[in-house]
Parts: sequence; structure tokens; C-alpha cells
Amino acid sequence: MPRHKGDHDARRRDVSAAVWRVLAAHGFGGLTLRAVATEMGATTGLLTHYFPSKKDLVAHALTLLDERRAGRPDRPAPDGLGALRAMLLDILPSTPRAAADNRIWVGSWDAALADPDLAAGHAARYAGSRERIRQHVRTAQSLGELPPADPDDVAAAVQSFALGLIVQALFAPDEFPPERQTRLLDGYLATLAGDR
Amino acid sequence: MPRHKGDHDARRRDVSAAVWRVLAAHGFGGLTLRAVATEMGATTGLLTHYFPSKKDLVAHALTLLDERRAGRPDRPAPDGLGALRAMLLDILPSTPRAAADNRIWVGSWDAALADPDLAAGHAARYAGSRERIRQHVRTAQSLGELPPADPDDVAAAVQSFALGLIVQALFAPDEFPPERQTRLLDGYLATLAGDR
DNA sequence: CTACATTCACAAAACATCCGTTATGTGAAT
DNA sequence: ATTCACATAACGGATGTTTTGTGAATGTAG
Repeated sequence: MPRHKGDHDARRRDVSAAVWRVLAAHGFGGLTLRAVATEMGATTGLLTHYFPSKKDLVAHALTLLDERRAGRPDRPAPDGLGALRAMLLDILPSTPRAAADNRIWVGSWDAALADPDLAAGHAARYAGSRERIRQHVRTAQSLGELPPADPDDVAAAVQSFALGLIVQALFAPDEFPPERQTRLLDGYLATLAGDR
Repeated sequence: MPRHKGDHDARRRDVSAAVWRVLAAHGFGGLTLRAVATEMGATTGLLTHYFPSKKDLVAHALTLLDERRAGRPDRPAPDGLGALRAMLLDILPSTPRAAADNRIWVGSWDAALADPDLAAGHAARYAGSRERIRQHVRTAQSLGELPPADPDDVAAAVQSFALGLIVQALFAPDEFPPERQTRLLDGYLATLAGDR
């Protein structure tokens, strides 16, 4: 029975990873302290030792999940449209881990829409994502890769397309394998660019 | 205290309406028999009188919600691209009721992704929606309103755009008022058509 | 270096609450 | 007198939280 010393934050990360696994498998409706503890091979005593409440436990797990994505290095890609494409490809559920991450976020929407604080947090996260998209759109426009149009609207449209594709891919992974996700994204970007 | 006789199905519809109201306000995480009963001004005894279990109660409420949408008459619109636009405008959360309906569906995704049976049902529903979109796309293509392209891919792309726009509008209704939803949709359809 | 006290990192168990379900009661209509 | 349409109340189980116990590591005094 391993003893862990000192590294408090590392242990909280271990717990959060177990939370991710339970969420990806059973959703927020199946997230119980006992399920997380079992997933870790521990007891609820461990959880309460590191988190004052379940709400804090979940909040920390989601914060870490978002920070992990934000901290991931961008895959090398040319600026403008190429960077936008790379950013979206990193988000789409083309790998098991990306699918699990997205499944967690999609699952979080029910509780988030019921709680004003959580909803505000989600709204801020998606606004930030749109802002990053907007930067790429402006660069692409200045490079002549995209026709001039309101960058805010284009960013919102791109985000819409990506989010909806994520949802569909989660429900019908067989109909939306990675290649088709890429093809659909490229098709969308091509229509945005005006290519036929 | 009103007594209701005979009209069994009508009463089940009343219960389902109360379920919708609780779901729209508190999500699936806040859906309890006691909450539904209170919403109706009744007790859980009424609920168990009309439904054998909570699962059946929820399933019936969602079935009715979907049937209500399917049974709504199409708003008058020309065939092809116009019909596609009308169909999507009817789905987007541009009215309080459409927003409440969509909020329920989005909230249902967490439980659906955790249960293979529910996931299959959702996948079938969205496949059906894509099929309706595909018909409009083919008509629009034959009318020359849309360029030739794989109708399945176009339908999946359109569905993606609509779903993602719904999610964003639910989290940031102030940033996505009905006019902007319409503008974004029209902008997307225009890029699909190749208009600049 | 050793004995002991303290702290740390949990396990174990108890607790109160809430939930879905079931059992029972009740008044009106038939 | 029976049935219907509920209300009322009870029940067992699950859940988040709190309390208590415990063994190892760590510091400390002699």
C-alpha cells in the first residue's frame, strides 16, 4: 500500500484523472465519490482529505482538463488558415483521448446550463475559444486566404461548426471517423475561402 | 382539487409538460419525481399512478417532445435552399420555447452518452435529421442553388453548424440573439451556395 | 542512537439526507 | 359495492459529508 508524501498537488492531479475516467465512462450522472474512489483503488476518505466538497472536486478536475488543453503545444502549421485548421483538428474527437475529453465537456453542459455560475464559466471558455479563432481568421484575411467578412461572425460560425461536429461524432463515431472529420472540416474551410 | 376522468393519455401529457419545465429549469441533474410533482401541484403518487418508473416517465417526455417538433407544420417556404433555411430556423433557439426545447436536448446528452440504448436513440434521431437535410440539399442542388457535392457530407456539415450554433446560443443568449442566429445561418448557407 | 510524541495520509465507519419505489388510505364517481 | 384517481406515508438504498481510528514517517529530547 503506497504512501505518498509531500506532493499534495500531484495527488490532487491523480484524483482529477480518476474523475476524468469516471466522467468519460459514466457521465456526470454516474459521478459519485465512491465511484471515483474505486477507480483509484482508494476510499472516499482520500477524496475528502484532498477536497472539501464534491463541487470543488469536480471544479478542479474541469479546470485541470482545460489547462491541459491550453498548455498543449500547437502542432506546427503555417499562420492563418493553416493555423486555424490545426487548432480545430486538435479539438475534434479524432483520438480516444480527444473523444474522452469532448465527451466530458458535452456531459458538463447539463449541469452548467442549470447553474448560473457554471454557465458563466462555460460561456467565458467558449468566448475565449472564439477569440483565438478570430485571431486566425484575421490573419487569414490579411493573407488573402479568406474573403473579408466580420471576423466575429466568422469565428462564431467556425466554432458552431466545430462544436456540432464534435457532438455528432460522439454519438455516431462509426459514421464520423477521423478521416471524415478532417474531410468535413476541410470542406467547410474551403467553402469559407470561396473555393469550389 | 380537479378530478380528471378517462383521459389517461391527456394526463400523461400534462405530466410530461411538467417534466419539460423542470428539465428546462434544472436539467437532468435536478429532475426528481418530487420536483415534477411540485411543478404540477401534485404528489409523487400521481406520477407513479401514470408511469411505472422514472425511466419511463423521462422516456415518454422526450418522445413527446420529439413528436411535438415532428408534428409541427412546416412554415411556408419554397423548396430547396429555402426549405432548408426554414427547417433550420425552426430548430434554432430563437424563441423561449425553442430555447427550452434545445436546452432539454443538450442536457440529455450526458445521460445519453453514458447509456448505449439512449445513445442509439439519439444517434438515430440525428441521423433522421440529417436525412431530412439531405433531401433539401439534393433538391437545392437540382435547382442549381447549391453546387454539386456529396449530399451526405453537406448534410452532416449543415447539421454540425446548426447544433453548434444551438449550444453557443444557449450559453450566451445575449451574444446570439435571434437576429444574429439568422444572420449567421444565412451567411453559412451563402458560403455553401458559393455566393460572396 | 534511541525512545517517544506528533503529524500526515489515508481507511473505516457512522450519519443525515434525499431519492425512487411501494404500500396503504380515501373520497368521489359509477 | 366496486373502481378510479390520486394523497399519504413508509421503506430501503444510495449519496455527500463528518467523525473516528490507525499505521507509517518525521521530528525531538535524552
